[in-house]
Order: sequence, then structure tokens, then C-alpha cells
Amino acid sequence: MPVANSSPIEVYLADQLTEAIARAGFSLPEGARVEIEVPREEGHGDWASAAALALAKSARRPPREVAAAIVKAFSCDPGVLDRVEIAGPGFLNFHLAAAWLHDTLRRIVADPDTFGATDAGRGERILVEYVSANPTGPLNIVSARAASFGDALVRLLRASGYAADGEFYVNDWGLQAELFGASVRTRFAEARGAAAPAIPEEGYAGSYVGELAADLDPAQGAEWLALPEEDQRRRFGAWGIERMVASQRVALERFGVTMDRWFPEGDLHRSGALDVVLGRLEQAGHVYDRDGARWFRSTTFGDQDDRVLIRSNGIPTYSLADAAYHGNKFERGYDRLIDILGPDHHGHVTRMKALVQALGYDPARFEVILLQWVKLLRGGEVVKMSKRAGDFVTMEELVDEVGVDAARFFFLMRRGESPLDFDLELAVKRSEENPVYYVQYAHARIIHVLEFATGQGVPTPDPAGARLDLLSEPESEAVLRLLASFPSLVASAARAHEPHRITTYLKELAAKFHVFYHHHRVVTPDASLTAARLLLTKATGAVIRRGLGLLGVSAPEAM
RNA sequence: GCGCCCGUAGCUCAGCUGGAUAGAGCGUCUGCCUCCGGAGCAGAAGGCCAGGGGUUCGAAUCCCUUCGGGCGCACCA
Repeated sequence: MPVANSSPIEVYLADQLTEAIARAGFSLPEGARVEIEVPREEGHGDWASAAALALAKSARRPPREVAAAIVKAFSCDPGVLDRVEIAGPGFLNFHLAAAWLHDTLRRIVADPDTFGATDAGRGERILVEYVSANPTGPLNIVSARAASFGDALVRLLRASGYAADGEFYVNDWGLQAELFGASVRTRFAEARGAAAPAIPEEGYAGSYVGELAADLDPAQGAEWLALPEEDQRRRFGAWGIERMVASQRVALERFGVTMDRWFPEGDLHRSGALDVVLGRLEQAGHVYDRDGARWFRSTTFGDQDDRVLIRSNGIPTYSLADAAYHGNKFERGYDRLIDILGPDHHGHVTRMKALVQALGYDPARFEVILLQWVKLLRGGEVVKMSKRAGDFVTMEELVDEVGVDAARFFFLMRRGESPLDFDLELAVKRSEENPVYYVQYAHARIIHVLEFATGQGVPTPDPAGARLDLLSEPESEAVLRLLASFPSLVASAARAHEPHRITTYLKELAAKFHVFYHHHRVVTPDASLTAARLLLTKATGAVIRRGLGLLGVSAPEAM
């Protein structure tokens, strides 16, 4: 059976193993899948499975005996697998054939831009909602982290065969929008010496509001100032929000992030989607009246308290709009929804899951990833940020200071759930302390070596005829194995929704390549050896480029 | 008070959803440029995976509990 290029190798091995288990007369527990993984220890094979240990109990036989029976029943393409060994208490260690590694290397060189892509996601439609910052101010550093994470996740999912889209939910409706409108209005009036109410207590006092107001056509603004208070807020608010959204879009584009869709909350209100969703909740018996308000019985679904959907003043809450929004996402045909939220949205998760469930959707189809805060440092000193006073580091300022590459790479070095220390000084440092440069340097070095070879008159190596068996030193083989594991890594990072695994991998690959490079000359008097090493070098460059591409980080040819 | 996240080397963190002898970078100490890019490499030291109980063939990983951090608990978003 040939191995599909579009499927990670471990899927193939797991399938073969599953068949062998059945043939040997064992049965897996209901719904269980054979687990296959990369062993921590080198020397324990390229892949390993503990299936025999897991089966030993129900089979009432010693693990090693079970393992032996499975191995006996195991059959596999010898071009893929060299051998299967039983080790320790009953682990199955799979050793890949050198021929398979060599084929993989040829595949990378032949098609460098698609290596790592698989169909593991089987076309499942996923909507990733991220950033979704209020359109009442510039994007800040937490948004920058969310942008890096969400965009990398979308790229990862796509590379793994999911049909993923990225979306920004624009909160252009409700109290915040109104307060923003009032703030813009006041700044505009102040600049023109006109009388106006002070900025509300909870309004927006940042200096950017004044700068924004200065952009408004004076005649237009004056006309609006003549309107009643409520209309003033609405007009100035709508105008200001449109401008803020546009500038957020520009900032994100500059950061390398393009949303597939910007979804305005106002659309839901205008289309009557809230009423529809409320009706569905009522019909399902999850709504009741109390104290003049309409409540959602979210305690049914494990929430701590019931939540208000319609306030006693008749205005719907954000929760109801959010329910309508998520219903809308499902109606658009997405199989799964992922919300990437900031840590301040913690309290919403249970409520949102409850609403999704109450609307009749499988809660397993809705996942929330909570990113933690970013602590901004400059040379070890904490940089204070206070959104209230409008005194915070914006995404644009961050990019100005450290650049897109360093910013994105740093944000993706940690798991999303971990708080992140971001040291501005370290991010721009061009030294070994800075992992961005470590990886990018490896790429630049590779390009340089390839150019050097060409300059020496070395012919472009032919993958088909190359003696790849010459790549037998430990340092070469380590690089080769790591390259071959890239598609599996991408698939697992996508499945786990953990882009940081790519970052970790790239640091490791760069390190292994530096070691190889240090121990062996690429360009040697031996033409066959040179060709083999050039291919390995070329493939490494390609995979680094691919990996950085998944993170939205550039791979410079020279530094 | 209730709920969620976190606690791994001096520091910052990985550890692939329970596997074999817990890893990397930085920092510290010692070495390596006549040689394809030294923004690199080699080596040393550094650990009761916060503490305690449990689950099982097997736990940093799952459950309970204590301690210590972070964040949420609106008819704001």
C-alpha cells in the first residue's frame, strides 16, 4: 500500500498497526484509537506505540507477549518501515526505512512550498474569531498577541486540510459605541470652542480621540452639533467607529494579518437576528421574566448565575447579541467555531457555552481559547499600560520598535494560556539571546552556502540520482529525521490549536542544522557527497521558510 | 466567598492530550575562527516537576487536598 503524500506518516503507521491488532485477535476498547508518538529517547525508534501495554489487561496476557503477537501480524511497505522492535515492558518501536527518509528529502526539494501540508483536517470548516477589539481605540499589545496567534492558527489549519476562515467581530453597537460617540463629539466641540458636555465618566479620554476628531470635516461636525444629544452621540460615534475600524484594518494588514471578514454587531441588531434567537431560546424553555427583565436560565448548563438577555429598560444585552452572532456562524455552515479571547473575557466562556448549547448546538463544536496577558518589559523593567488614560503601547508602536518578525515570533513562543513576558530590548537585540535571529540566521546561512556552491561551479544537485545514503553521520541524520517529521508536527499543532509548537520546532531545526554545518563541510572535493549535503541544506532552508511562513514571519536571505 | 488558568534548572519556558533515563535557551564556568556567515559550535555545573494523598502495568501530565501566584464573578463590552 503506497503512502499518500497528503497524509502524515504516523497516520499510515497507526492504520497498519490497527489492522495488525485486529489480525492478531485483539480488540481495542470502544471508540479507542491506536496512539502512536515520537519517543522522547533517541534509540527508541522514530515512532513508538504503547498499544500492547494498553491491551495486555483485557487480553489477560503479558504485555510483551501481546506485543510479539502484534508484530507477527504486522505488515508494512518495506520502503517505509525498516523494522518494528519490542522494547522495555512492551513498547513497539518503529524504525523508518532510510529509503523513506530519502524519498521525503527528494519530495521537499521537488515541491518546497507545499511540504508539510496534509489533508488531516478533511475539509472541515472552522471559523476562527480573533482580535475583535472594541472599535473605540487603536489596537494594543494584547490585540497584537491575539492577531499573531489567530492568524498563525488559521494558517496552520489551512495547511492541515481544514477550511478555516478568520473573522473580526466589530462591537459597533451599544453603550461603548455611544460613549465613544460622546467622547469624539466633546473633543470636536472643544477644539472649536463650542460648548459641550464633558467626556462621560466611563468615556474615552485618550489623546487619540482628539486627533481623530481633528480629522472630521468642520462643516459636517458643526451640523451634527446642532442635533439633539442622542443623535449627536450616534453620528459622531458612527463616524469615529468607521475611522477606527479602518485604521485597525491598516494596522493588522501591516502586521501581516488579513481577516476574511469583518462582522459588525450592528448587522445582527438591524436584521432582527436577536429576536429570532430570543424566540428560539424561549421555545426551548430557557427564558423567564423577573424584575422586569428577561432572563436566560444558564444555570441549567452549569453557569453560576442566570443571565439577563433583555434589560428592564428593553435594551438587549451583549450576551443576546453574542448568542445571535454564534448562531449566525453556525448557520453559515461552519462545523466548528473557535473564539480567541483576551483574559478579561474569562467570565463569558461558561455563559457562551451555555447559550450555544441552549440553541441546540453541540457544545463540542464551540471552543474558546483564552490568551493570557502580555507583560511588556524594557530591559527587565515593566512598562506600565493603562487604557483608561489612553496611555498604552499600541500595536503600531510595537511594530515600529521591534518589527513584524520579532513581534510575531515572540508572541508565538509561548502557549496561549501562559502569560507572556515581552522584552522590547531583547526583541531587537541581534544576538544569540534572541531566538528570532537564531532561526533567521540559519536560513540566511543556508542561502549563502547554496550561493557559495554555485559560485564554486558546483552543479545543481539532481535529487533523483543523488547518493543520499551518504548522509549517514549522526549530525546529518538528525537533520533529516527532523525534516521528515515536519508534516506530522504541523498536523498535530493544528489539531491541538498550538502554533507555539512550530516555533519550538524551528528553534530545534535551526540548532540541529548549525550542528551539522559545524561538523561537516557542505562543499567538498567529493562530488557525490557535496550533492547529498547540498540537498539536505536546501531542504532545511525550505522547511525553515515553510515553518516561518506558518507563523507569518519572513525568512531573510541575508541579514 | 465561588469559578477558571498557572506553579518544571538561578531566570524565561518546552515537554506532542498517561509512556521508557524530565529537555532547550539565557545566565555562570571552560574551550573552538588561516577553514562554505563566530548572529555559530563543543563541554561543565545546575531538578523531591510547589507540598501531601489517590487512580494503574506506568503520572510533570488525570482526580482530591494544602500552600503560593494570575484572572474573572453586571440589567458594561
